[in-house]
Amino acid sequence: MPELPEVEVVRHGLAPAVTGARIERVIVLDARSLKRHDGPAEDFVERLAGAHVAAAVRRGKFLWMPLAIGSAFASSTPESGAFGEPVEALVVHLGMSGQVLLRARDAEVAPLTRLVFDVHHPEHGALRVDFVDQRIFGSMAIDPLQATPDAAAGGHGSPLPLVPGQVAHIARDPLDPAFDEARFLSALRSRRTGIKRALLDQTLVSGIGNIYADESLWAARLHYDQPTSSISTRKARELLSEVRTVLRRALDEGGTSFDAQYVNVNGASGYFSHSLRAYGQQGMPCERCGRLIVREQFMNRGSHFCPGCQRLRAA
DNA sequence: CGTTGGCCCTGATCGC
DNA sequence: TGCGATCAGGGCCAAC
Repeated sequence: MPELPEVEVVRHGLAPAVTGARIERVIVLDARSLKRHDGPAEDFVERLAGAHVAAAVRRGKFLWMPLAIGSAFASSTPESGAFGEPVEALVVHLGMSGQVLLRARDAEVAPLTRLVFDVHHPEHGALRVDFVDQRIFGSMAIDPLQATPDAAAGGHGSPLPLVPGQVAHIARDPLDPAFDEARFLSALRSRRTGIKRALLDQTLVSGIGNIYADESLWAARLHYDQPTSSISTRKARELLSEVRTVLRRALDEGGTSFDAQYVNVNGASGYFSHSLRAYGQQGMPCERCGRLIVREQFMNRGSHFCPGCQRLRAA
């Protein structure tokens, strides 16, 4: 369930703790959390040991840490110039229940922890990064970096025009300065599917999951199954604007600091439920028209909407 | 090639 | 008290 805002909170909290840090040791408690990794757990562990993290970058719901190369000198940091351009990255996807927790080195390992990273930061000292994931839909991998087709930054958190191969097919998210709005609107129109399915298609626009899809559609007064081809460009622009508003509001409410991330036991979890107007609100009156919010099964997930102001319109 | 349905995965919760 | 059923859904891939 972590979507763009939750993943960004993780990235933002993680970045100051891991940028410039050296990975001293990796412990794989459950190899199923490496299902994205092309190789055995031993390969994952050996390639990370001694590596330096150059940044924490995010595109949509994907997070990655480019690995600096050329650590010939112990005093070198990725900023010192002794490092070359990264060629691979540690890729993270939280899936449904993944959390990345920053801990003290000697802190107790929480239940459901799948991966443990001992890191050493030049300023913050010895730290531990734990990957906790109940449902194991999330996973990590070491993946080669490749150039972005548009030469813009691969994601939020680094100016480098690089993106992991696993993330290359993921569209830029609506908060990315390089998000191509005209291309999105054009692609949306040519789709032959419902609007919610399109919003959830990460190859069209990334970062939106079930919760913020429902919230954005409510804000734009659109039914989840409204055919994309029947939506005017003007209406699609309005929807995109609502998507951005919803994501930004969640970001504002979930924004956290290094210290907060450090002690926050819930890590990436924690939805900003007090601001939800559709998701999980079934049976509650719509804030706009008072009709009761309905929940329907759609795409093997719940869709929450107002039957009064989110009506399916004739194409 | 665009679209769609199915599957993965497990702890918490609920009903009998 | 115990236990089976149910639920949550992002990403990927086979199939159409």
